Amino acid sequence: MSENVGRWLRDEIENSILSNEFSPGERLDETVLATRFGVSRTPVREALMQLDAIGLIEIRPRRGAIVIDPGPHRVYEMFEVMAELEGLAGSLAARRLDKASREAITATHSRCGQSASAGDSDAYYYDNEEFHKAIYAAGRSEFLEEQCVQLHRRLRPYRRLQLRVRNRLSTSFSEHCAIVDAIFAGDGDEARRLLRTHVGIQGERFSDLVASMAVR
Amino acid sequence: MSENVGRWLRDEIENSILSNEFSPGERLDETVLATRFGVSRTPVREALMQLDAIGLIEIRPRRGAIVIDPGPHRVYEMFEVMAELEGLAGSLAARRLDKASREAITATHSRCGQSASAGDSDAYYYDNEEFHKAIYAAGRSEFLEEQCVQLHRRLRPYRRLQLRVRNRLSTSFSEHCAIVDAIFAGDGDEARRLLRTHVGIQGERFSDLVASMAVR
DNA sequence: AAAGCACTTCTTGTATACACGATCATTGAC
DNA sequence: GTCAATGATCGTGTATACAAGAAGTGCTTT
Repeated sequence: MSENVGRWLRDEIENSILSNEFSPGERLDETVLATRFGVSRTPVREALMQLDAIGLIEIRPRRGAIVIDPGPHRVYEMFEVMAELEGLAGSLAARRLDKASREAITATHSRCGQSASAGDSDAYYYDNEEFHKAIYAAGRSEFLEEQCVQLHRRLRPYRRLQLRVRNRLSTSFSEHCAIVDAIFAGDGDEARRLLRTHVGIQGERFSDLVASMAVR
Repeated sequence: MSENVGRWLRDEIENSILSNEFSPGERLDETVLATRFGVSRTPVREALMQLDAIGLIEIRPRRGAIVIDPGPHRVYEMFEVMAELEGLAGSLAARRLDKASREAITATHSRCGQSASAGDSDAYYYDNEEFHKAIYAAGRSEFLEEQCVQLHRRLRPYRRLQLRVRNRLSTSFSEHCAIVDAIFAGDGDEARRLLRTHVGIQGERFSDLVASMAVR
């Protein structure tokens, strides 16, 4: 529970939102949350204000907080920005790669390979996250890394949906291979290009996304 | 003062930080702020929590809030990300340009030209902001636009310092011209490339930045 | 005289109380 | 029977009170 109830609550509620325990559009009642977590309304309010500032919920004056529903189009836009940032991280990684980062990328990449060949989509989902984080870190830009991690977290639920699509697992992994090659070869432009297409949502993948979002 | 004291305070304090009224490293006393703005500590705390979530200040448990000092290196990283996002916005603008956006870009661009030829650095500073915002809007990606506007705001103080550098005004405007040409020609790749170099900080501009930051 | 310990004071963290606004239901009128 | 208006109830917004921890200061001891 750390030292700070407000901070703790923020993470707790954020996770509940990102894991879809609180659905988009759902109203978050301060009193209910307070009793549920066994604290008073004050830290709950502070947590909600922070989530509002981040953009996860919206607090309408005198009308309470609701979980923001991005909608397919906005999620697409978020992936578009994510692709751009990951591209930058990849190009930086290719230029600045050092021994430790290289090993981290290799390790997470091979774990992805194992999960992919095992067809374990849940394991791959986790390993994939670590792989991308390793690339952010290799870029050696703290600010970029933070932005990437934050956006990555917000897109987590949709990424998960995407992995369910047929053949996505092996396709994703072979793209990873090419990305690793480009980074290790020091080819920043190529790494950028590959990551952009890997992360971005083009063509039929957009309709896949819409379809999977409509199911919920 | 709007409807919401907390929201209002957040903007107020944020502006005070961005306009350097509160210096980096300075401690923000809740009670002092409360009496200064004539409210109780509660909305002040809520405003501070939000600023902490955005990353403008840091709240250390039981030790109060301090204004974050990014430091030259981190500011450089922020400009790097900004360049990337603006590049994306430019490429989208080139593809999706419509009549209204075209007129907005033309109008803000010509205003920049007037300020530049008049040598009015303060006016140019403002017009430049409007010009860039017109490009964000022309990209037709709400999420990207929000991200750009937010980062733009955080970088505002440093951008202002940069404009003071000799000849930067005319250089900046001629870069604008090329950017506008590329966007109007529908050349997304060129617009992206030009905006990246326009916004990013390369070579001696980095030492200019460090020097101007050291003065404060 | 300097260093360490204890005490006091100040500030933050959480809870609770109170007021205002919004929503919903009920009743009355058309 | 339906629509509108008014009142009641519930929930948010702000203030204040109280507790706990950190920092600074003063005293004592070596």
